[in-house]
Amino acid sequence: MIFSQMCKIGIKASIYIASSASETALVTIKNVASHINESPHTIGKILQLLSRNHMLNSVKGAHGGFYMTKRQQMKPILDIVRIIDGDVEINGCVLGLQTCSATKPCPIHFEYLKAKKEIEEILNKKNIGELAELVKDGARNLLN
Amino acid sequence: MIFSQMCKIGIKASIYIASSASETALVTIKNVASHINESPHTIGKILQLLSRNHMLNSVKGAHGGFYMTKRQQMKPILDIVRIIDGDVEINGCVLGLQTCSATKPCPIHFEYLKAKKEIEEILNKKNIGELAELVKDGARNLLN
DNA sequence: CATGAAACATGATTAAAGTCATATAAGCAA
DNA sequence: TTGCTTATATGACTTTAATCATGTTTCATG
Repeated sequence: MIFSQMCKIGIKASIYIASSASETALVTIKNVASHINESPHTIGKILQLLSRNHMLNSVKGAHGGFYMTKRQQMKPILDIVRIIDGDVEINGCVLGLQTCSATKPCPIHFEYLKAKKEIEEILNKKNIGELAELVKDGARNLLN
Repeated sequence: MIFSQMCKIGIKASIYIASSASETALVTIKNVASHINESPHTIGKILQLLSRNHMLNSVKGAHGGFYMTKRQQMKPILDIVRIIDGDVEINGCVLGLQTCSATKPCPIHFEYLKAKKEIEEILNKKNIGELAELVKDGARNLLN
């Protein structure tokens, strides 16, 4: 519901990186993989995408890896969703109508709009660093 | 977002049937197809599924077709979603964790729970007949 | 400067969702 | 009863998303 598989992995990976890495202590793909229990290949592809979109930083070569700056950690979850699932997924009509709008609404246009705003607000309010802190404290869990 | 393609078509088809058919004036698959602009094949398969789950009724043979009783029209949209997309889709963890729960929550468990309740309430409050009325009045639109 | 560890890039494979096609069964009407 | 219309059932096909595999580039280290 809501997020694609890739997006779920992207969110989990980002939170883990925010919780465990810094500019002076990078984490590798393998490290991420073992901590969120997903395939390294898939994680690699997603982190690449997030890196290209400046959601996080990568360092190549020996002792390379990933990290997020404080500034990046202050970005909301919604940014990850936008990068991986795209804006259409978020702003499109819930019934898939091309022409759905306030003036030509689908049957659940207004009802859904309300719910969507709620979701967006939540995804926009919670930033990655915050959630990472909760994981560090053991108050939240990333592993199955 | 939220609904699968099949589910979107199921919702649109149900609303159309509720708006245009009755026990004495059935509508055919072709009729539904032209009014919601989707493939008859796909619609057939979905209506079959909804019929098996008593969401609506089918009549075979010449002059056959589909209709919904008043009682069926009073069912909420959420029932259609449950039948087509399944309960897991609705109640599963938003990050896909098997063990996610209040005592072992994922990073956005509580935030998402709030949003999900909002959505469920909306999908549960609006029944199909109501929405069909709006379509009949021209206040809502099913076609692209 | 050579080696190994790591991300990067591209493409292949697999799996799942969605769509389409064909054949069957049911029932109305002439 | 016969033929036509319509839903039903099953399976094939297509498309898209997800996962996996291979090779390349980068760079710290000895």
